[in-house]
Amino acid sequence: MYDFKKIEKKWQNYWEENETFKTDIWDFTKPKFYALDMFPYPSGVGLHAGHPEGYTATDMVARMKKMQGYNVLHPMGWDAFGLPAEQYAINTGNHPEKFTFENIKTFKTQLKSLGFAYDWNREISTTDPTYYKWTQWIFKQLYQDGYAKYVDMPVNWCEELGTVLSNDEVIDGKSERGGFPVIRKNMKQWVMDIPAYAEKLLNNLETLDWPESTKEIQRNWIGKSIGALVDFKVLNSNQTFTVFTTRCDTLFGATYCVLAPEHKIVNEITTKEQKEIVEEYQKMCATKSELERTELNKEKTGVFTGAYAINPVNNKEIPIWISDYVLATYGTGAIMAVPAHDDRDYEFAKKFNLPIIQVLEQETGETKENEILKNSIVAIVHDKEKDQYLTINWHKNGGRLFIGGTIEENETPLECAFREVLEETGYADIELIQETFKIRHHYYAYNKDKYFQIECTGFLFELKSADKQNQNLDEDEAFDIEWVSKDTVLEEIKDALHSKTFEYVQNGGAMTEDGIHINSEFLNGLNKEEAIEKMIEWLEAHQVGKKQINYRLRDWIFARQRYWGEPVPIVHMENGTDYVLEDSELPLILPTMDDYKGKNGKAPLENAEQWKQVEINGVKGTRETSTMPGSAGSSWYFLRYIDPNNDEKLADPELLKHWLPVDLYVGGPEHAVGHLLYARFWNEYLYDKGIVPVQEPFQKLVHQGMILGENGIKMGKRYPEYVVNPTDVVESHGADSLRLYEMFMGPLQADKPWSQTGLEGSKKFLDRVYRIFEEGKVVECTTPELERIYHQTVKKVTNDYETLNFNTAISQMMIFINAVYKEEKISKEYAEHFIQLLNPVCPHITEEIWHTFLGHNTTIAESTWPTYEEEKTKEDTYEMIVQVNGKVRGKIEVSVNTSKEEMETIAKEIENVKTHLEGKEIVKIITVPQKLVNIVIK
RNA sequence: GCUCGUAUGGCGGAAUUGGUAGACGCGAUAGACUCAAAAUCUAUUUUCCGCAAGGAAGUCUCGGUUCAAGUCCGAGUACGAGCACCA
Repeated sequence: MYDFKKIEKKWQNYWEENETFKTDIWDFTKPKFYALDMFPYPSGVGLHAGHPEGYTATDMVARMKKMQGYNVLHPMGWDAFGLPAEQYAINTGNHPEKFTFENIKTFKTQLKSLGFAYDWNREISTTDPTYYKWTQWIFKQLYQDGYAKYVDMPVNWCEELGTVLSNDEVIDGKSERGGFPVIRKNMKQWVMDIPAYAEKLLNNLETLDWPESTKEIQRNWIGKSIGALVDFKVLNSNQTFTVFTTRCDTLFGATYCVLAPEHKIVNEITTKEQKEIVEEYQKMCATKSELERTELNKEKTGVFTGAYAINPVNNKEIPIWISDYVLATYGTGAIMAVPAHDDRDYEFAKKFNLPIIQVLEQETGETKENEILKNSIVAIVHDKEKDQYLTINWHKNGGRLFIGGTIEENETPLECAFREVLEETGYADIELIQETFKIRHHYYAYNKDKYFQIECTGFLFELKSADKQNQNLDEDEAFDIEWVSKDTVLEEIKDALHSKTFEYVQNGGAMTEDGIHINSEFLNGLNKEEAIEKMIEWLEAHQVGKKQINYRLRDWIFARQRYWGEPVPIVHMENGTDYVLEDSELPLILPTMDDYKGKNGKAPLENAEQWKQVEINGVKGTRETSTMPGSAGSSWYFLRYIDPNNDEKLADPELLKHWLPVDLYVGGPEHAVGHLLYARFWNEYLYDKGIVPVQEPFQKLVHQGMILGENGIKMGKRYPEYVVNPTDVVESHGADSLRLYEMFMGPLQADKPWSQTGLEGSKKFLDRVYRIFEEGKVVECTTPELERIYHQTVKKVTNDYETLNFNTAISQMMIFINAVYKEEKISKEYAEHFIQLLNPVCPHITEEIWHTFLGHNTTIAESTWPTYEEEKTKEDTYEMIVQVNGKVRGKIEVSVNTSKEEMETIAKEIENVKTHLEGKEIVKIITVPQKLVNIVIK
C-alpha cells in the first residue's frame, strides 16, 4: 500500500527545496510555453472543488511541456483587491489588509498541498504596492491619452454597498455581490473609454482560439449595429434633435417620435399645457430602480410633450412623446417611432392610440406578366364559444380557404368584408376584432384563365350570433361552408395569402419581416436592404442625416467609493485643474486606516484627512478618494508574471517579446465579458503604445466546467451536505487521487456532478499501479503482447494531453494497466515510460516510484517525455464486419493486408451471412478496406 | 422574446468525424481467496425474446438524404447559458 500522506509531503518539500519548477526566464534557447490560470480571489473560505480542476489542467500541460523540452512559465498569484474582500472583512470584523494576507497564506498552503508545479518565485498580488505601482502607471498613460476620463454621467449606484458599479457587475438590476438593489444616478465618475476600442475588440475575436460561445457573448456585449442618424426639426421652434435608427427605410412610416425622459431638449420643447404632467413623469422615472424599470417593461408608459417634429422626408408633423422605453444612454436618446414595423412602437401606439402607417408589404404567390390589378379582402370569422373558424371548402377547385372577395367601387375594404361574409355564408351578426397589414398576392384564377395581382387586407371577426340569412351565390360557386378548428386551419389551408393572413391574425403586433416598400415615394418597390441604402443616400444628399455605427458597449466605470482598491493617482487642485502624479511619486500607497468604512455615501478615503490634503508647487489640492475597481489589477497581471520584480518598467520589453502571448489560459466562463474584455482592452491599448508586442494576450482560452454536488446541483450554501472541500479530499484520498478523479470525471469544459465512489475508483487505480511495482511485476522480460498497446498508449496520452482531453487519456492508461495485470509482468522500459505518462496527473506517486522502484536520483519532472513508433501502434489483424443491407451479420478476424476481393469472398463464406443471402439477389457490395463489407440484396 | 450550447445504459461518460453504438470508470450480480468481513483477483452487465445458435428494438421526438446516420439535412421538444425596451 502506498502512503499518500507521507509521499505527497515528501515530494512537495523536495520540489520546493530544489526549486524544481523555477523558470529560467532569460533562457531563450528552448521554445517557450506560457500556461496560465485565472488567478484566484483569495476568499475567506479557501479553495473549493472547482479550483483544482482548472489548475490541474494547466499543470498537466505545463508538466508535459517541460518534459518535452519547453521552457515553461507557469505562475500563480492573487487577485486580492476589490469589493468582495472588503465586504467579507466588514462582515467578519477584520481589516481587509490583514484578512487578505491571511487568506493568501491559506490559499498558498492549500495549492501547495495539491502539488502544482508553479514557480512561486514569480508570485504576485494585486494588493502589493510594487505591483499596483504599475496598475497606477497604466492608468496614468490612459489618462494622459484621454481614455481615462472624469465625467458626469448616469451610473449604477448601489446604496447598500455605497458605491457605483460597472455594467458587468449589475445582474438583473441587482449587484453581482450581495444582490442589493441598484439605481441609476448622475455622478461625476472616472470612466475608461473602452468604446473607442470596440471595433478592434470585435474584429480581433476572429483570430482567437476561444470557445465560440464566449466570443459570441463578447460580440453581443460590444453590440455593434449599423444604422443612420436622422435630424428632426421641432415645429415652431429652432430646436432640433437627432434620432438613431437601424431602419431608416421606414421613415415614411414614422408617426411620432419618442425622447428619453432625461433628454436635454425635453424641458425646452414641452408646451405649457403639458409641463406639469411631463415633469411628473420625469420625476417618476428618475426614482425607479433598474429592477423596477425592467419589471415594469411589460406595460409601456409615456406622456405627450405637446410639441411636434417635422419628418424630413415628407414634412409631416408628428407628435413628440417621452417614454422610458427609450434609453438615454443608447444611441442619441431619441427615436422615430414606426409602429407598423417595430414591436415596441406598435405596443406604444396601440396603448396611446397613435396612427399606424404600413410602409412594407409582404408578397405571396408568383409574379407573372400581364396581371390584372385588384384590391381584395380575406375575412376570418372566429366562433369564440366553439373555438372554430369559418372556412369554405372548394374541394377539388381550390381546397379550403377563408372568405375572400374583390373590393367593388365606392366600397371600403371593411364594407367589402361584411358583404362577402354575408353573401357567401349568410352570417350577418359579426364584430370586427382586428384589421391586419396588407399583403400583395399574385395568383391564377382557373375559372377566368387570368393572372391577378391583388393588394389584400385581412380582417378578423368574432361571430356574435349563429343566425343566418340567405346566401347570395353566383352559379359557378360550388362549395361547402365548414367550421373547423385551428389545427385544421393550419393543416388544410395551403393558399399562401390565406395562411399568411391567418398568421398575422394569430401573432398580432407589428410586421417586422422584410417586404416591399409601399407608401414611401422614392422607396416604393424596393426591399429593406435596397431601401436602407437609398434612404441613406437621400439623407446625406439633403444634409438631414448620415450613416452611423453604434455600439452597445458603454464606458467602463472605473471608480469605486470603497477602501480596498488601488488609489487613483490624481489630485483635484484648488484652481480646478487635475494633477496626475509623476512616475517618481508612484506608487501612491493606500493609507492604513482604522475605520475604512465610508459614511453617508462618501468614499472611505474621504476620512483620510492627512493623506487626502496635498500641496503641489504651492497649490493646494485633494486626492481623488475613489479607488479602482477589482478588474483593474487583473487586466494586466499576465504581463507582470514575466518580470515580477522589475521596478523600472512594468516588464522588460525583451522578455515580453519572447514570452507573449499566453499559450493556454484556463478559467471559468463567468469572466466572459468582465475580465476577459477589460484585459483585452488594456493589452490592445498597451500594444498601440508599443509596450506590449502582441495585440491579443490570450491565444487559446478554455473554460473549465463546474463541479456540481453529488445531487447534481451547484455546490453552495443551499445544500451544505453536498459541498466537497478539496483539502478534506487531500486528507482522505490524497492529492493525486483528487487530481486524477477530477480529470477523469468528464470533459474539462463540461459541468459534472461529484461522485464519492468515483473518487474511490481513482484511488483504486493508483493502488493498482503502485502494486505492480510493490509486487515485483517489473522484471527483465520482453512482453510482445504489450508492445502494441504500449505504443498506442504513448500516442493517445500525448495527443489527448495536448488537446486537453484528459478523461480519455486516463482511460487509455487504465487500459494499459489492465493489460499489464493480464500479462502479470512488464519490462522496466515500459514501466518507466508509463510512469512518465502518468506523472502530469499524479506527480507525487509517480515521483516516488521513479526514485524508489526505478532507481533514479533526479526528478521525473526533468526526464524526457516518451515517444512512440507509429508502425508499432498498428494491429496486423482486425475484426472485419460483414453487413447485409446495413445490418451486422458476421464478424471475422482477418489480416490488415486482405484485399477487397478477398474480403468479399471471405464475407460470403460466413455461415450466418450465407443464410441471409439465401434466395436473394445481390445488388451490390460495398467494401471499406480494413473496416467492413456491406452486401446489398433484394 | 432573441442569440448560443447540450441531449447516448441504472450513473459519469467513449465513439478515429458517415462505417461494429455503449471504450474506460462507477454501481450491480456471480465466483475465487478468507473461520468471517474488508481489501484483492476473475467473469457477466443496453433492453426484450431464446437453453443455445441467433433474432428484434435501441443514441430526445417526427421526417429526409445514404449501401450505411449518435454523426449530415429539415421541423419540433426539453434542459442549460448569455442578452433583454439597444431603436
